[in-house]
Amino acid sequence: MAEKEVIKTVTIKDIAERAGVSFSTVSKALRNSPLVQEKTKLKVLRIAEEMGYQPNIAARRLVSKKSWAIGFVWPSVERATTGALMTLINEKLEERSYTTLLSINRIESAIAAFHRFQVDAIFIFYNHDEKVPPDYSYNTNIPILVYGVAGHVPYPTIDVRRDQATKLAVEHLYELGHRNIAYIGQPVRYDLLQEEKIRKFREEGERLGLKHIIAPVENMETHSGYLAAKQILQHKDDRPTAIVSGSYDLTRGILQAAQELKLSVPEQLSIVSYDNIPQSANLEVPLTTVGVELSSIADKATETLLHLVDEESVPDAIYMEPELTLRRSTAPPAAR
Amino acid sequence: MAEKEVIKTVTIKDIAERAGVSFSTVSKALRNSPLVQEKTKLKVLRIAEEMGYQPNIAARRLVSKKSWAIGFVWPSVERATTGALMTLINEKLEERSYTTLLSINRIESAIAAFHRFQVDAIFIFYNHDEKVPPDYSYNTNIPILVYGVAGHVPYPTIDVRRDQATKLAVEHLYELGHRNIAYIGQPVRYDLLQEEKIRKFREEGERLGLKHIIAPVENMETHSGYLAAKQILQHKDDRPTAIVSGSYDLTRGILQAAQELKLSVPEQLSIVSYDNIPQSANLEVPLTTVGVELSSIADKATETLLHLVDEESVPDAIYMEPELTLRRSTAPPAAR
DNA sequence: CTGTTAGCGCGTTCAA
DNA sequence: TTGAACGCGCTAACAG
Repeated sequence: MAEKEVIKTVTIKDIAERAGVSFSTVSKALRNSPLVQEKTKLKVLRIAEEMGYQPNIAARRLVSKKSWAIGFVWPSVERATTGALMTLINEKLEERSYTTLLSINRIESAIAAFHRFQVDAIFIFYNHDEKVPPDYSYNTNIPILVYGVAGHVPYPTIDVRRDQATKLAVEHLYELGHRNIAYIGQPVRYDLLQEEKIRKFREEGERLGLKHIIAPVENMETHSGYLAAKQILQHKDDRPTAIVSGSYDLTRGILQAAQELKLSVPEQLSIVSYDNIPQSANLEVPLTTVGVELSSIADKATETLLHLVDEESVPDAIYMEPELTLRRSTAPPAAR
Repeated sequence: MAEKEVIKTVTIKDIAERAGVSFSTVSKALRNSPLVQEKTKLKVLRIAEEMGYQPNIAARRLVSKKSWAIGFVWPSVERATTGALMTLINEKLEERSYTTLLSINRIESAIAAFHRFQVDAIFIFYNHDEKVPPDYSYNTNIPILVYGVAGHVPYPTIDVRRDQATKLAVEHLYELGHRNIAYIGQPVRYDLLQEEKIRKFREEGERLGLKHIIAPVENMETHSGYLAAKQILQHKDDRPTAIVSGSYDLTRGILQAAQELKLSVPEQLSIVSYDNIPQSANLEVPLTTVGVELSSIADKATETLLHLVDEESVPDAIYMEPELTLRRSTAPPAAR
């Protein structure tokens, strides 16, 4: 009989028997209820420890109606910024002893899965490739929080004042003395997030009487930023002295282009990048950015999610105010 | 009646009431038991659909000791290939009525979370950035299947004969007449998967007496492939006539570089790409690839996972044999 | 074929 | 302060 001993999962009943109390007393002791004597509590805890007790989450969830899990719908896995944000929120939720579950499926089916797991709340990184009727509501009663697209979905949202960010960027460059600037971003109609930034760029450019051109990109990948920058910066004569970049990923491409064209940043080319993510500070040329610090977004998102879990009311739309972070990628334009 | 109502979570009891049957009949019907009349089954299914029913996994797990859920540890979220593979496996498991859960956490903590959710099995996309002692074993009794790194972990693995793939690629190019070829990939020591491919490239190059150079990349992103290709292809004189690319992502970058240098593929440059994913066929120039068709890997992985769930024994290491898929990105070298 | 009954492990009444 | 009883939503026996 060299048979491996089958380790039976230990339940509160086993502990109760061993401790000589009823299992409901054990339950209370483990949850640190004030309704048990300190002495018994300690005894129970010690025995539970000894026996290697692990609570059965399924059972706990079944009766308490709480899973201590939060689901994330994250279809656009490729963007550096959402990845970093996701990671931060995940950490913060872990501190509050929540588990994070992820789905890369279409929103609909992701929600169905989370529904089966009875998660306590759902956070959606809105996917702009997925065309959903603006007022579409999903078939679940689990509270939902959406990132971006404030005002376009029937759920609470958390969002950044993107137009304000663009304004900060342009003003900063204007004050440095730049009069010929470019915007590299994605002017695709259905991507509301990008469009807002560009609209403001145009407005500000006109208000301040600047030469302002917009370089479209096909998508938000690094290489697209590279191509757009390459094109803009090629003509030596009338080259913009500064670029506002629509995202961190694009900026990496722009830097690549600058390097290849032997344009030094910031001496010959200033860059203000959207998205204030930690990586921004670690590039060879630390980036001057406009945006909301990612960790404050994460804080706000976490807090709001927990409010939703507790069925407290939250605002329909939470707007975060962006700020300008000066680093080393901007300077006055070189004298001609 | 296209309207779906969502007030509270709907349970089998709700369905039972609405359908005028007992809740155990509903349970059977939903699980497609032969013990219910076809007619009632259909009726129940229809009503469940209408009411937006989702089974409560916690309850199911509590009684049946099975959660019908499988956890995926997927720390390297950014690669196109793993993403596509993930999606395929997910679909196949859904067909078998399993739900998949995803975690992007570090392997350790992902496993802890899955443990608490009592998933039936865990699939790990091994993360090569995460240094783990080769024989490290995780603290769980849930069965684990690992993708890649066969022979390096104390769990069953599923893997591709990567060296064989490289060999196929080189031989194919040799037969077409190429005598000067390059490899673009990631020769980073700790990434066993990449190293294997490169070692074989060197071997084969020598065996066949070819001029063979290796262009290192910093990471597996598209842009890195672009940079490496750009560098290799710049010198007009001694330019390689063919490139073996270490991954689909890199290949996209290589194609961008070729386009920019006005090198037509395959007339002036042949490319064999690792990773046979569906997208390979859809590029402007459909790619000749070496590798195992993703859907067979997915099939094998799914099947093996289900074996593990059923406590059937599985081999320590499953190797998949790669094959050459001829498309349009390779041709004989242009006459000089 | 269908309904009834009995738990799964746990938290929460309500009595004692 | 403790314990007995109930039920969460579901599956699996067992009766009808």
